[in-house]
Amino acid sequence: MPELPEVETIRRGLEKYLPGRRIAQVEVRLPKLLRNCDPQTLNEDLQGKEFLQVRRVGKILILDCEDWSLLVRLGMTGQLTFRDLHLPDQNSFTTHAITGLQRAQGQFSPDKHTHIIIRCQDETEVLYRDIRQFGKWYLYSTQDLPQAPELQALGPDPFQPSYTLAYLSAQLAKSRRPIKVVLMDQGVVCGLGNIYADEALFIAAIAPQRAANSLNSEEVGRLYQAILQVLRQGIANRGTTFSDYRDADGLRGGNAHYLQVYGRAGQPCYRCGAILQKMTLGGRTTAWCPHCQH
DNA sequence: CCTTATGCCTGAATGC
DNA sequence: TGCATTCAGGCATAAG
Repeated sequence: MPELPEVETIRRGLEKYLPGRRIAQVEVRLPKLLRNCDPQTLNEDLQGKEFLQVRRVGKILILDCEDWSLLVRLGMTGQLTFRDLHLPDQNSFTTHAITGLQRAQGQFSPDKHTHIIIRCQDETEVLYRDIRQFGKWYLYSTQDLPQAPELQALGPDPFQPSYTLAYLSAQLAKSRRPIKVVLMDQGVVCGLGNIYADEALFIAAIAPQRAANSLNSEEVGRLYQAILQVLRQGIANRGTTFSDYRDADGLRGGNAHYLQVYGRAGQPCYRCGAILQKMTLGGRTTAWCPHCQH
């Protein structure tokens, strides 16, 4: 489940490779992933265009090209990897053991889950692989991009100046919803998903079911900082891989080892030893420590 | 305003 | 290397 740290790690990887490369062809094998255009239009509009830069807002990736931008939501299992066809194909052996090992080490080859291929003119390509097909792609002209509904709907990204303590405090004061649910609302703050919301609440020592407007200013202050802390740590560790997440080079992230509560219900709290509990909030499994979080 | 349910999907894990 | 069920969840949408 790529959240902000995972998407940022992919962004940094693609930023190494894409700027300056020119698109030769875009092959879309699963047209339903394109939410505002069809495969033919996409290919015609992007053919011959150069990649300019790769940006990120919350969990959304933006591939800026000449005249156009591709807006990509990775959903649950989306993977964007870069591949240089001049290098030996590390997946040329196809036994399961070898495939699994080499996937863990690097490049993908297209398989039945590879739904979009952006081929560049210099024999390199970007592969989009998405097992559960929850991802969504949008094409916008450079002019229309800032008004894209997918961007307009987002609250501040925690690494943008508009994410301030005053803003978060005001947003939380407006809602009686559980704080965990509010943190995952992309219209309040964008980039947090199930993993980092649980982690931030643990760091801030706040119980996830608390009404957002019940937090006092001290708690909001802790939460404001905890959000930045868990996201920075996630980025520093190149994202959290449980199963599907990979970076632009096909590599796993290293942050799973550092998680305090996510996925640990039933196990002892690292801080106090109490058994971590599980509950459902906003339809999502939530893990928390009833002794440390109040 | 709010919450809950549903659909979209596949693969891993579980139960028999 | 069986077969059916459950679970995982980001997000849009509908219903209560």
